[in-house]
Amino acid sequence: MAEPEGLFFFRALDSLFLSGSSPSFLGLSALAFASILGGVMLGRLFVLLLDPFLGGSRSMVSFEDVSEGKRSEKSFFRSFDHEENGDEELDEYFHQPEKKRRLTPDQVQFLERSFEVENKLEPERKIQLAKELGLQPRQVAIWFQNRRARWKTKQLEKDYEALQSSFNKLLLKQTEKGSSESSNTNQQSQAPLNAPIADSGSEGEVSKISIQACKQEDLSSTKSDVLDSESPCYIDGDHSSFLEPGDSSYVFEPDQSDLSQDEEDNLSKSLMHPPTYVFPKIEDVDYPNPSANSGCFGFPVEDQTFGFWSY
DNA sequence: TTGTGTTTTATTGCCTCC
DNA sequence: GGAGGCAATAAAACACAA
Repeated sequence: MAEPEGLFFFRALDSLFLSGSSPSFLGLSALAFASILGGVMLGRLFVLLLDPFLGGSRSMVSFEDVSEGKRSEKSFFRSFDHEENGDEELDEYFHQPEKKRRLTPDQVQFLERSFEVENKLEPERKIQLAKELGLQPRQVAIWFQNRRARWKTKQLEKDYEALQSSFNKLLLKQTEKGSSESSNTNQQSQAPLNAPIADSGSEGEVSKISIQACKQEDLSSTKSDVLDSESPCYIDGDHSSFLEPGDSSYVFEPDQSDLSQDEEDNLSKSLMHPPTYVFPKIEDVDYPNPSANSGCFGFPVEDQTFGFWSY
């Protein structure tokens, strides 16, 4: 498929400035083009402005191997491949805003594994992961940040559910106790207690529990980055203080005998014993399908590293 | 096909730590 | 002051029902 001249020119520019050419060549090319464009700064600015439209540089994710046709067909690059009209193409080149590109399932899987090992990212590890995956270090950092946020949300949900079920069981126990002690107790005083037990989704009770849960969240999140009961983040986690009996923040003591095995596991795991992880080297991580023709764990890498784009 | 809700990627602004 | 973390948020990509 023939490219319009303008497009070819900008692609050439793109590859000159942003490909993994040898540093000297890159430097010379950059210098040459910058002078053509009226100076080094102008040249760089030019590339920066173009970059989003060129699309190939900022995000290093290549979707060549992504099998989901839906995704691929929506890709900005695919549209280049299939578009016939050159003018439209050029127009698209200039007016198409940069699209977000999702990581490939393989990349995500690798990142997930890495996250399981250690959910915080040291600079060297970030660089290494980025290299392995063919991503910008910043993309890796962002992924970890978002992943931590997701993890925290999930953990909060889990904690809340555990808390709620424990609370409901406690209420049930109290109710049964109360009714057996005095059969002629005031029915009205019992009614509000019975309601939430029958329906744990009852608004009033949920809000009460929410307040408690929020209090805990406040207490636990004031100091810590991530409320992290299972996360590998806290290798020497000092989070045993979270909701320990005797602690002033301890809202109520769950009747362990009342809890199911799962709940017991959950509580004991999340509240008392953060697991210890040993961080393996990346090369030790058993990653599936390492491709022979790629130096990046089988990830197709568009060489976009260390271009002019200052992420 | 389209409308809508959810998920993912990325940005911004603030805070803390060194 | 710079680097890195987090919360809040935007927006694109995706899933799915009608």
